[in-house]
Amino acid sequence: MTLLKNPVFQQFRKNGALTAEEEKRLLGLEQKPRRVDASDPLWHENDTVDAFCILKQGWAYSFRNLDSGAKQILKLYLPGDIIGMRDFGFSHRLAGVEMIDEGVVCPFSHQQLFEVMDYSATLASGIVAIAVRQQAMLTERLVYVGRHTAQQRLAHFLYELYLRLSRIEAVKDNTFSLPLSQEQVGDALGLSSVHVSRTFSMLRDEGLVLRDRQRIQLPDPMALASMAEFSDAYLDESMPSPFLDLHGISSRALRDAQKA
Amino acid sequence: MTLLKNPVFQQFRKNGALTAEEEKRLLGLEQKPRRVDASDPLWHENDTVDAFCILKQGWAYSFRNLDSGAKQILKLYLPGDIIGMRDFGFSHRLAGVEMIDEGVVCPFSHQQLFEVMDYSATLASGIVAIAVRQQAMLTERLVYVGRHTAQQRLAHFLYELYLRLSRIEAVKDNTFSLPLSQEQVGDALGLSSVHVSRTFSMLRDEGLVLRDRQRIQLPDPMALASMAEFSDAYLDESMPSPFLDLHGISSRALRDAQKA
DNA sequence: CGATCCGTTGACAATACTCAACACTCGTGG
DNA sequence: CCACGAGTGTTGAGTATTGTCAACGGATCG
Repeated sequence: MTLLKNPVFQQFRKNGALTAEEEKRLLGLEQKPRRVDASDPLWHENDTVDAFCILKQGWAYSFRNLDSGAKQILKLYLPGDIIGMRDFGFSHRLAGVEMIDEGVVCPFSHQQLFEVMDYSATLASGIVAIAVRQQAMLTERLVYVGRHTAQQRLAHFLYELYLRLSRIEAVKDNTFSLPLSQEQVGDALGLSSVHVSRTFSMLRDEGLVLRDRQRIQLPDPMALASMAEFSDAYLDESMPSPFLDLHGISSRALRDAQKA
Repeated sequence: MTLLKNPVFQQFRKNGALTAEEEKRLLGLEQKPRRVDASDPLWHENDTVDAFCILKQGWAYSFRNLDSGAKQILKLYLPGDIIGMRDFGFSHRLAGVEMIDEGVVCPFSHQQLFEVMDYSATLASGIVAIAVRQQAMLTERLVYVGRHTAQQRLAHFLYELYLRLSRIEAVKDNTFSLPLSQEQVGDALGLSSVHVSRTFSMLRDEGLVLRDRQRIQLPDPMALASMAEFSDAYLDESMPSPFLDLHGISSRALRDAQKA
């Protein structure tokens, strides 16, 4: 899995919006693959921001620990995601990031990111679009954590994962792998692990979610989406047309050139 | 109130990172002021994304309406904020935006935004930084809506506003104006309006929050922050040093010029 | 085999919601 | 100037949802 396979850049490529050189530059961010074990931290809250990562294999999540001992999981990162863009523009990490299962990450520096974004407005807007979409998922979670029942929260969470995993071909027969413990699911949804267990049982009794260890099967995804009041607008990976042809607007380039 | 007074750009200016021309470009986004009444929508969910706004006067908020009739308020916009950056990179609005009280906004187009961001990497990073900070506040709300009691949620909400308003000189004698109804406060915090009322009473009885109509006074802001487990890292408006001297990195400009 | 982690289930407690009644403010129109 | 109504906030009573604590069973792994 590579950044080029990220649904956003897939869409760029489908529209012929990426040059060969741009694709090469993107791949240049993935030159230092590093193996990481389950539970390995990529960084801690309050660390200095110096690097970002592309997640090649495995799952990761960002989180905040609270004084009370509770934990809130913020984002789930899947293969092809960029990790750490949330901290772009801050001096220190606002959240820690840990691997869930084992995997591979490719760290790259602030400097490298600037260079890629500066090289091409298309790449810059693609990277920003990926970051914006990650934030949109988090925003959506605020909506359902704030306003939905435990059943709807869990249903929404699972259906969102189902869609994200479908897009990277990680769903077969409506079945996918969920490497999170029920306590971790609770930390993402603002529920206790006990209540997550009960809620899974309810969804099973309603025939909406079958689960065997880490295998999750959704016999009727549409029914699940409907009970969660799921609206998929926020997962739309299509970019508005002005973004798909940015080569024209380089007034900065021209101006700087005239100055030089 | 103007975009130049936004804490992020204030910090740029303090560091001499903005040229006269850059300041002029920023002000160019504020050329079409429009008066808006209380409750006026700026746009609705699912509208086509065509414009953004700078909020000159008054308060606004973005929100999502749920099928159940409930509403979740996402962001609160104060004077000097940019509205709509959340939808940057999407074709359609993910949330509606409405004015809270009457005010003045300056709409500007996608095209204008591209031009400003393309003119200068400094301006681009400043605008991105403002958007990232807005998102950080929303993320923080997920943390406390997911994991805190009603008292802590309200305390956190009020203390965050207290800090934001302090920075735009809208707090006097620990007192500020809160033009939101208790139902709206509840819609932001995932609480019913009845419970917001009770929670205000509790905070009053503990001497942490005095309220008279829309006037809010915090007799002991530190005590309030402490009970809310408030950590102000996410409100830090300082930019990491690489952002404060971006004039050096314009390889894209040079390359494009050579090509031309 | 023993230890640990994870999930399940039961009993009970706490937090927050709903419904309802009422008070207060403010603007509008008689 | 008063009456009315809409909107907002307060308080009480009862309910619902979710959390906490605890005990137990099954899986995994050394």
